[in-house]
Amino acid sequence: MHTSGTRKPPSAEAGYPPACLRAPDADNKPHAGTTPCSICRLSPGCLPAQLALPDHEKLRAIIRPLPALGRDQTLFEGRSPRDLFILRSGSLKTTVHQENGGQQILGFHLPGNVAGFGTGIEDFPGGRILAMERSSVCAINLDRLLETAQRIDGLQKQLYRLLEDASTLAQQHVLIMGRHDAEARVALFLHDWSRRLRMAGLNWYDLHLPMRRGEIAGFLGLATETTSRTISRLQADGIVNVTGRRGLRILDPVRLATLAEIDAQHA
Amino acid sequence: MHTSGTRKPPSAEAGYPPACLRAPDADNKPHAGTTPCSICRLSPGCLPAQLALPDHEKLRAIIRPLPALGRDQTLFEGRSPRDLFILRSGSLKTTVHQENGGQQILGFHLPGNVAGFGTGIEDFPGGRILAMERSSVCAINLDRLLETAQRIDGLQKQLYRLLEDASTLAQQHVLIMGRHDAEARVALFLHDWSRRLRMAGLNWYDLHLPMRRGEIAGFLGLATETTSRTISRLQADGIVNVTGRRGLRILDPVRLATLAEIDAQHA
DNA sequence: CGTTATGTTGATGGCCGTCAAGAGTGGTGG
DNA sequence: CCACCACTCTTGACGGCCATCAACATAACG
Repeated sequence: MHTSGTRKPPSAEAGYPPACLRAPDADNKPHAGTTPCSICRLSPGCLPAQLALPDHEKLRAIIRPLPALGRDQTLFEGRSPRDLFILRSGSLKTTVHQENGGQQILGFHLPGNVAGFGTGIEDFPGGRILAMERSSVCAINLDRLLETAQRIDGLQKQLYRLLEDASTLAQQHVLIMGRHDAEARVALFLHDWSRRLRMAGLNWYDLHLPMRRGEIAGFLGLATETTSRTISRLQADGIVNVTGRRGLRILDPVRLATLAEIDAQHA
Repeated sequence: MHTSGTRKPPSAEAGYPPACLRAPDADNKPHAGTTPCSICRLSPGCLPAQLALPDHEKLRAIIRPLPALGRDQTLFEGRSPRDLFILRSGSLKTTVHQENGGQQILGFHLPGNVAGFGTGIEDFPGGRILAMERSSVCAINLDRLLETAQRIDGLQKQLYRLLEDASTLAQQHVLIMGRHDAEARVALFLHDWSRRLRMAGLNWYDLHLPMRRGEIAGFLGLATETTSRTISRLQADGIVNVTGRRGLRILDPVRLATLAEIDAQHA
């Protein structure tokens, strides 16, 4: 299923790696309790990055791979979990309930991302983390992780990097919502999602959108219909191509970035 | 990333690098005119919380109190600072430049807050942290802080708490911007600002708003005029009382919370 | 006291939220 | 394999809210 065979990406940037890095196929092999970090494909970008093998063992002692989650299954509910969750495959969303019925989306998570950090929000008790598709997650007890990080030098820095990434994600979210018109928000969201997929080693121009339209809308602070309409217009303009309900192909990344009002002058 | 080479005109743009480079000199002298952690008013909520006195000394070795900043003076410019900034007094704002001229506000900081964490945003090079009023800041070199936190147990946890707070702040921001109508956004902003002032030990009903209306608007994703109009309406309804240009008194916290669409059923 | 930046208020048009209905998709069971 | 159904997505119409432009008022500063 080499989807890159039919069409070449219209990229002007040669630095992008081809789609040789595919999604971790943890779907087929439930690794519950078996797969150690040392053979995890995410390892280079995850906590054990650049750790010696004996240190791998110490990590393994505190990392709990959880059973696979199905769509809309809750990973965590409440505030300030005692665990940090690292997504291994699939995708998650973090939400809070609103008084008016709806739910505000606080963020989407891709493999390699940390969830459960910075969710101690006041006045909003109904926080949740749940899977948007079949996903596998590692849970790490926070206290023990902090202790362990004190004994392993590389782990300390790597942990900091992951936490900073999580914080950056929220700030990116603010930037996206700061766009005033719906077109700029949707364009920036797609642009950012593409970038994050690329970071995770996934296909960056043939986007997999695990969330529903309504969830995108909630993320962007728009109505579902507006989101749908905007995507339709992007398609009519030849900028993207909707491929099924969960797929979207970026045809013109340059115009997409222009609509997203991105400063394009930096590599 | 030694960006300190850029020389700025001496107008009002005295940037962070020149100010920081004089810190080694201050290391020889016992923090001329500045307060060490052991007698800092913020200490209980800051890094040295619950630390023994000898550990205070270790901390003191890596904390650099910076010269006071004036209004609109830049504390840091660029991406991913090598320092973590802890605000001691005054207030800061974190912004990024937009292509279309305006600037998106990423966050406001109050005494005890950490700035400079999670600002490694892609595609937006023009990040800045600057003072909204006369402020004093402690800078801590990140690498040395992480090293030190490995040797002091309480520091590790306290550092984590501060970083999580910073991340929570961004998520609160998302929640505020997620409100659809302007009135709910302004109300939630005021409610949240009041809460944060209270956390910082400041007056929670006689609000000090160090930022301009336009900065509030940028924070909320609204136009300046809409923000002003909305505040005026809140005043006309007897919910708040504008006291001068930088002051606002909350007259009816309950109705304010109602407008903010906050779940009021939890103590 | 004059000047400038900031804040407020008014008028108007366009965008988007809302309600509504239809089209499409995916999953299930026969 | 096919039919069916529930859910999601899309498209249309309309009204209200807010961004924009503009003018004025007021605070801040020397």
